[in-house]
Amino acid sequence: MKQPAEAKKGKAAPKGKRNLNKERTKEKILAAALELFRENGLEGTTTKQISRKAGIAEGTLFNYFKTKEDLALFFFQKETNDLIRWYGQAARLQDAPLPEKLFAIIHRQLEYIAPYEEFIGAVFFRSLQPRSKLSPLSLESQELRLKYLRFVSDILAQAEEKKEIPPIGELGAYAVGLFYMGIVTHWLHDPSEGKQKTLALLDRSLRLGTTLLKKGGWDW
Amino acid sequence: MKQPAEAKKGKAAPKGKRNLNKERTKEKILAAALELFRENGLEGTTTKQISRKAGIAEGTLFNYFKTKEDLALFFFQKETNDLIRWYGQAARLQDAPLPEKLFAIIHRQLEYIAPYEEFIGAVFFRSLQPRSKLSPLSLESQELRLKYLRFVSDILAQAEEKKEIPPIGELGAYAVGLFYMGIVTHWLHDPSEGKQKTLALLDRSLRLGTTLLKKGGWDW
DNA sequence: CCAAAAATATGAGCGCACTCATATTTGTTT
DNA sequence: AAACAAATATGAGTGCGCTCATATTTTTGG
Repeated sequence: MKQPAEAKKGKAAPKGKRNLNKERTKEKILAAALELFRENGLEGTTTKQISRKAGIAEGTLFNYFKTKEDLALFFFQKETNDLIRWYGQAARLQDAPLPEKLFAIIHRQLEYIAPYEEFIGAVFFRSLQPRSKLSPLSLESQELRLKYLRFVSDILAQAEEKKEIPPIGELGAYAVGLFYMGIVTHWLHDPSEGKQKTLALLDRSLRLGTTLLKKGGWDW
Repeated sequence: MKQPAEAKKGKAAPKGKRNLNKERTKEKILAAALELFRENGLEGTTTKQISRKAGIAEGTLFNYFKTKEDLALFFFQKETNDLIRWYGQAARLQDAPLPEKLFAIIHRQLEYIAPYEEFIGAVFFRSLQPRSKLSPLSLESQELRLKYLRFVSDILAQAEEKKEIPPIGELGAYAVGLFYMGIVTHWLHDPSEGKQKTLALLDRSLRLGTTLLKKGGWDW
């Protein structure tokens, strides 16, 4: 299983190969974990199960993810990246009014997490919460939060430019983030068919919020 | 250490005594736990330490609190009860304008949790998050949330009556709850002397929110 | 091609939260 | 006070997440 050194002084090739293998192992672990999380939730899944399903030793798992929680956090990093990429490609959204834009974004987030409802219930808040500086997760989760906030900030800034809303600065993105947390909470409890009630609430609150901001005027 | 049956057919007395002991043990555990939480945070405190400090066997602890997290949740139940009692007695607040009222309430909450900053950072979000129906904690945490929401609802209803704000219904309390979470997050990260920045943000946001609601008018 | 070195994989072992069969204490009835 | 029942306390045991000394594989340099 050794790989012959094809390139005498090659650096790119071996490195590329190694990184690829490493990436593939990480993907395998992540895939195994998410499938188990979806079936049995976070607490119902053991690291032994995950490593078994991924075909590695239990200890190896912790070479790739510092903790089981860290593994869970990865789900949200993936989700955020996918969301941003998706938005960048959704051309029709770029000119939509702000409430519609935010509705589409949050709606997509809900669809994305839908298959993992139980898992989400267990870790969503934990993944977003601030952590003590000592926690090994603080860096990753903070970066994730910042990335999301920047994404929302840009959208709000665009709306400000178009005079859809008065300038609200950084607080705006922060508020949207909080709002999203509230929506997810409602969504988790929503027993209605297809989570209709949450979608209705989402639509209504976004329109209301925008209206209030507009009526509030530009003179605070 | 037996207690003589003073009342022949008495029910109240023995029951009272028993409950008292039980209560006292529970208090002892809670006191020990909070002291250790304050010193070492949640993760840094073991159930062995807690039971040792409380003078009981380790297994006994779990007769009183289903999980270590449940023990942490108790802190917030106590905090909420204390807050409501305090507000009931703070006569001068009853006639204050809404933003001042909310400022005083949230400010008191922050003061209350201040000595436990690290502990709070670890469990605040977890304790308030919705839980799957399977979780043994779902009932307690839901009750706590409802109690807090009712408390805030009453205050908002009063402000509506006084025409300080337009009628916003149940969403209002929900929004305040979310807002509080945001403030605590900011507070946890706030390095400023005496957390001044958070207090300034608190004041500003409350005034802003009230203003927006007023300007938004009564006609949605 | 062959060491030496660096990267990665391994699983026995550790401390933890939590369980449970049993022992002890407390309460009730006669 | 004795006999029984109910409540409470106990700590050895269990399975978990995670660590770490060691083994294996891969990469590098001559």
